[in-house]
Amino acid sequence: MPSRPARKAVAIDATSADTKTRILDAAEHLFMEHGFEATSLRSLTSAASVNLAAVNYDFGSKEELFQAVLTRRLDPMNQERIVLLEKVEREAPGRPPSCEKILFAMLVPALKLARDEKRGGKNFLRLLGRAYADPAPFIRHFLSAQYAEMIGRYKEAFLRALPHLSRQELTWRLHFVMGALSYTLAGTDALKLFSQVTLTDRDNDELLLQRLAPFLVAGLKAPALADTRKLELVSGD
Amino acid sequence: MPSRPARKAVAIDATSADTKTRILDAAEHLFMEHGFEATSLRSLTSAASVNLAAVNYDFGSKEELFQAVLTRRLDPMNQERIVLLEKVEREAPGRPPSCEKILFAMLVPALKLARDEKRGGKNFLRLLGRAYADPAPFIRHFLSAQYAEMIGRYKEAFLRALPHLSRQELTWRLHFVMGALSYTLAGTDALKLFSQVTLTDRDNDELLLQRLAPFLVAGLKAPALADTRKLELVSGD
DNA sequence: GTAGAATTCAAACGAGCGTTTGAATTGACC
DNA sequence: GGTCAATTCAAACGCTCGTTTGAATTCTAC
Repeated sequence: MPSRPARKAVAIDATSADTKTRILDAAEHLFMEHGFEATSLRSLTSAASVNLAAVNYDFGSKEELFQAVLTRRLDPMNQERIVLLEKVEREAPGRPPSCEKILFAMLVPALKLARDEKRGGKNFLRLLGRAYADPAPFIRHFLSAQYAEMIGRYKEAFLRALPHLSRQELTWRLHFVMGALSYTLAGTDALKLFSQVTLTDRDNDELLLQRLAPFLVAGLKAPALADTRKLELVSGD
Repeated sequence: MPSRPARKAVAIDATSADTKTRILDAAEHLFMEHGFEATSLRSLTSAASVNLAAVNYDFGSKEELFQAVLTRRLDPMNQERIVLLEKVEREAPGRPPSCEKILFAMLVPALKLARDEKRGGKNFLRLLGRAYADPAPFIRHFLSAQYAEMIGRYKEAFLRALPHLSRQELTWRLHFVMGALSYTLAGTDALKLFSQVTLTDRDNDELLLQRLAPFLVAGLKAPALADTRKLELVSGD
C-alpha cells in the first residue's frame, strides 16, 4: 500500500469514504465556493485525493458530476417536502391547510438539511442558491426538472389556501418567495447588509426561518392586484 | 479604409460607436447570457468587432471590464435612487414618508432602467441579478462598495417608516426584499414557474412592479418577531 | 507635410482546461 | 493460484484561455 501523499488537501476529510463519495463531497464544497465554471477538475480531484481521471470514470463528465452533486441532496429534500405537504393536508381533511402550514412544509426540509452537516449542511444550500442564478442551460434545465413536481403540488395547495389570488397572481408570488428563499439560503450577502449578524452560528438557522416565514406569509396574503394603484413614474414634482 | 468584415456578429450593432462603448455593449450582452467565467474575450471582442487586445488596452483586464460594465449603469441608477428618496422625504417634512413611497423610490429607477433600451434595458438588470449571486470575490466586493451608501440611506428611511421593527429585524427584511428583487429582475426563472407568462413583453415591466410592490410592502409591514410561534420541526405525529 | 502620440492589429506566449488512453494495480470468485 | 473485470494511475491530447508584444496604422497639431 503506497503512502498516498494527498498533495493539496483543502480541508476535505478525504481518504475516508469511497471514491465517488469523496468526489461528491469535494465537488459540493468547491462548486459552492467558486462556482461551476471556476472550479477545475484538477483542483477538485486533488482536494478529494483521487486521480484526475476518476471524475470522468465515475460520472462521465464535469457537467454530470455537477448534476450528481445536486441530485444527491435535492431529490430527498423535495420528496420530503411533498410528504410533509401531504401530511399537513391530511391533518385537516376537507378544509385546505393554512398558508403558514403550507409554507412551513416547504421551508422545514430545507432547514433540516441546513442543520445536517452530514448531508452537506449549509454548504449545499449555498450551492443551490447559486445554481438558481447560474445562466448555464444544463443547470437550468436540470433544476426545473428536479423541482417540477414539488412546485406544482405546492402551487395547487397555495391556490386553495389563498382563494383571493388568481393562478397568475400566485405564480408571481411564488416567484418572489423562491427569490427571497434562494437568496437567503445562498447566504451570499453581496450587499454587506449585515455588519454584525452572522449566519454561521448553528442556532441562527431556526431564527432565520422565524424571520423569513412571517415576511413571506404576509406577502402571500397581501390583497390581490385589483385596486390598481397608479404607479406614477417619477411624477415631475 | 479597409472593409472590416465583422466575423461573428452576435446581433450587437457594432461598428457604430467608439471602441470602448462597443466593448461595453457586447460585454453587457454576453456576460448576461453566459456569466463572467464562461464569456471569453475572444467571443466578446469579435462580437464587438474590435481587436482582441482592445479589452486589455482600454480597460486593463477582463475583471476591470466587468466592473466598468456594472458601474456604467449602476452608478447613475443608485444616485437616482438617492435623489428620489430625498425628494420623497422633502414632500412630507417632519413626518417620515410611508413604506410604500420609500419602496417605490427604490424600485422606480430600476424600472426606468429596464425600459430604457438605450441604457441596457432588461439585459443589464438580468446581468445585475446574476452578479448578486456570483461567488467571485472581486464581484462581491465591488457590489457592496457600489451599494453601500444607497442601502444605508434606505435602511434609515425604512427604520423611520417602520418603527415597530428593530434595526436587526429590518436588516433581515431588506435582505429578503433584495432577494426577491434581484431574483425577479434577473428573470432567471430557473424553476419554470411560468408556463405562459412572458417577461419579455414591454408592457409587463410596470405590471411586474405592481405585483412585486404589494408583496414586499406586506412583508415589510408584517408584525415583528415577538409572539415567538414555535416552529416544530416535523412533529413526529 | 511631418513629428509624435494614440490606437489598432496579427501573432504569439505560457498556462490551464476537460477529456482520453492504455498500462498498472486491485479485488472477487472459481 | 489463476482469471477476469473493476478500478486507479501517469501521461498525454487537443484546445481555449487572458494577456503581452512590437510593428503597422490612424489621428492630432504645428
